[in-house]
Amino acid sequence: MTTTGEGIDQQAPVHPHSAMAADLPAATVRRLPEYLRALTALTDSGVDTVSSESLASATGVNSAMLRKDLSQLGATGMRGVGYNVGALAAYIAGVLGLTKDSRVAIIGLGHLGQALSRYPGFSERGFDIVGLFDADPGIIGRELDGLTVRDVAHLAGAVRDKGINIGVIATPETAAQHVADLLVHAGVTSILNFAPCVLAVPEGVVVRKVDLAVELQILSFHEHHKTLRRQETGTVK
Amino acid sequence: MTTTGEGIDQQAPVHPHSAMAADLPAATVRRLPEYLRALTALTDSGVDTVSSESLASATGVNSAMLRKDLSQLGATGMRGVGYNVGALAAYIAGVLGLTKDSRVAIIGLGHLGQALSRYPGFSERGFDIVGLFDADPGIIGRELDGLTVRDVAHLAGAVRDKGINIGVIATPETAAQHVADLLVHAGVTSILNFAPCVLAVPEGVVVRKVDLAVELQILSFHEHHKTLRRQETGTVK
DNA sequence: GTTTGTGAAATATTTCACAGCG
DNA sequence: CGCTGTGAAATATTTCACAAAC
Repeated sequence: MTTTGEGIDQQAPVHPHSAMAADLPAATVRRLPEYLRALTALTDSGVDTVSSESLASATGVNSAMLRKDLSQLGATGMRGVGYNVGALAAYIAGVLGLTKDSRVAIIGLGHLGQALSRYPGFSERGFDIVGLFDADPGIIGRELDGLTVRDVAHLAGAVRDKGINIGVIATPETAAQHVADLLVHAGVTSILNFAPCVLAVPEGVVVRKVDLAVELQILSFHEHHKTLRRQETGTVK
Repeated sequence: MTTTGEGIDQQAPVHPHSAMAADLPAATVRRLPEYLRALTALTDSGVDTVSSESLASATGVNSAMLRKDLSQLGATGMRGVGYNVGALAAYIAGVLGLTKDSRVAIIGLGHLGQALSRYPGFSERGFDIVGLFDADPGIIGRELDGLTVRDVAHLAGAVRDKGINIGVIATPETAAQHVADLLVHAGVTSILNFAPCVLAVPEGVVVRKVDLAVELQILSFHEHHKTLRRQETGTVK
């Protein structure tokens, strides 16, 4: 990666070469959105250059790791100076494919789905929610932020007509696999699953799962363990 | 009531030795809630023995890894047979500290906070939401599922009075650090943060962060990359 | 002087593969 | 036999530490 500086310094290429993004480590990909968020905050406060040290501490990672991540992408800084905030942000956005907005459908508009449909962070970061679907007649027809909840039977048509490329499943567990099948059949290859279950999908379809209770259970583990340690040090020795 | 402690009266020690849980790899801890969920589903469908192979495929992991995870915990199966579903579930619940319910406060009752306050998965898995707090006079006083939203000024008192040990931050980014400071000052050492920012907390306080937009951005990366690959194979060579 | 970019070392995690038990 | 438990190998990820660039 020493060749082709791809100067971020002047005019950042907004479409980095696929070869670079191709085999990015999963751990690196997970951190990119975080870097981007910190860079956006820096832009907003008028900073235009940042060192790996300070960007790293703003995102809670080691500075060497940050530099290695960026160098994997093909992004470069200036020795003795740091990275250009705006150019680096644009570069990372390009790697993440955020230069064109994604069109998102949310399926399941219970409390969680409704909250997601109004979550400002989605549109702020380039995700357009263009379809809401549910199977419950009591919810179908309801209006949420300018969108009408439609019967999930219309999902496939909407995927085609509106170019939906991400499906968010916020249904109960029992309906999740069925909805996933509908999405896959309609040609959607990216799914964000909030239902607490593992989805079976064909190869080529990417599923990411967020289980809110899992996070609490992990906290519980640490809490429990802290308690045990306190008891030990209090009584033993 | 916890969903996890079913009919495992005599077998399996429900309070595994702290020494085992002490230095559990982070990757293992992340998977335990998933194992527990799958085991609970098996219990519900009346299965009482499971092989590492089938439990692994139900949770989307390699069977050798599952066996290694369990052996790290100190949980054992029977060669040629498999694992006892109920006993294993109880054992994992013990390691995660789910044998006693945790008491949770949610701070910030916008759309997301309200959805979290009504999320059935929390109480189902042993997390009692016992306090709701906000700073907005338009929200304070509102009743949600039997709890009244109180002024965040009363947070510290409620932590003491109700034994709150987990704080969930669902405020806008701008308020998140302030709320974290309040929680820490009140003695809470476990925080789940939904605000898109890094929180500074003293050592000993565990923070887990869920950023809903980050997950979409990771999907966007894969989507973008799939597109690039299609273009390459379609045009080059 | 400062800060990047990166080999090399150190850790962590996953997978393989098979001995050994029920 | 089938399935667990686990060393050893293979990968993946993080950190160190320093030469090179500005």
